[in-house]
Amino acid sequence: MPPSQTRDRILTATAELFRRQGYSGTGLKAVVAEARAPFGSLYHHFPGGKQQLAEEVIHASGAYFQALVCAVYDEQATTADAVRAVLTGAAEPLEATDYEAACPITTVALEVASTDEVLRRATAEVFERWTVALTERLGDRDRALAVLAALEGAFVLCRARRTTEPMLAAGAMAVAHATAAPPS
Amino acid sequence: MPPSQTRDRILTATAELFRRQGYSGTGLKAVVAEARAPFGSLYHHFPGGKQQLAEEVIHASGAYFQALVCAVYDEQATTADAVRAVLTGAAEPLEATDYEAACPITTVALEVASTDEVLRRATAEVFERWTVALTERLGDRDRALAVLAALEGAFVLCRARRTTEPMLAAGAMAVAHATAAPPS
DNA sequence: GTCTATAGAAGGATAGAC
DNA sequence: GTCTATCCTTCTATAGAC
Repeated sequence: MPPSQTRDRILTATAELFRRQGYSGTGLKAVVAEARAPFGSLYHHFPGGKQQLAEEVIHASGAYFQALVCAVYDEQATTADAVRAVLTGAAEPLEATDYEAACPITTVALEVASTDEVLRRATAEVFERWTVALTERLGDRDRALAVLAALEGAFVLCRARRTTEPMLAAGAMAVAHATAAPPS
Repeated sequence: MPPSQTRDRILTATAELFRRQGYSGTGLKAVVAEARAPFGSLYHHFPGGKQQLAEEVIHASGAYFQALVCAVYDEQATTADAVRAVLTGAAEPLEATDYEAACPITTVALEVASTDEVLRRATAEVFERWTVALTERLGDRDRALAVLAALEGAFVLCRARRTTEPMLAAGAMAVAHATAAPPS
């Protein structure tokens, strides 16, 4: 079937709203308003309702940000420069967009972790794929998890505090950890 | 005024529900049901409604977890043991409680960061106090921010993935970073 | 397939009896 | 101060006209 423009607009609008308001805070009426789509189209394209819509947004956003981060990473020559580019490089767009330019998955992940098993699995799969991609580059799964945790946690602190300070501090730590001598 | 038992039960119940369902996902009817309080009591004790209730929960939970973490930290002899005890020590209760034993602030912080300035400030103040307490102990603000980011981010990954693996990996990184040679 | 209208439940908040 | 009843809005979801 041909890709529906309406369908894509709904997905994009949902990702945008999830990012700012989270899953529970985003109503389907707000979604269709933002997407400039009639309400019926939502259930035509997503018969599974809000859950199906969220599941697709999680996977699509996960793939999008993975590609973005990998592109930034892979254009650097050294591991230190690459990790620094990803973490420190995230600070600038964050500040420029009033601290909204975070990926929508973290907020949703926390909201659904104990309340919706289908969506919890979707967020877990995205995090796993990110971890695998980072592990390939850093050569060690534990380091990949630690760097990813630093990145996610820094996003939380930056958004709440409205400073890039935590991201820069986390970036320094991540660079040091990613380039330290391999674990015995 | 004497501390009201009803008021305290409402605060406790709200913190519990925020932790599992977040701010938007928690209705006031669910709060009074969980607290076994009549609906009117909520607006008697919290005339500011849901926002005031959330603000008090954020500050109370922030103080509670700060005291908890400081107690765990301060009973260790070395910085390495202390940071390890805080991070790695968080893994056990997490697993034992089906990954619900996280503090309720992170989820709420992300939900309100772009939607409610009053609550955003409340979460920012809590994070700042944690940062100050950690800075006193680690002797460096940037390290404190980095360790805190690692802790918060690991909570996200653990809750979504239902493993303690990210917390253990983040703990190792945090210990190494907290005990490394001081920055030039 | 597009779009409107609405059902039925749950949301936050208030009034007022006791 | 305690508790019930209710208001109005918003939520997800569906029915059905076109």
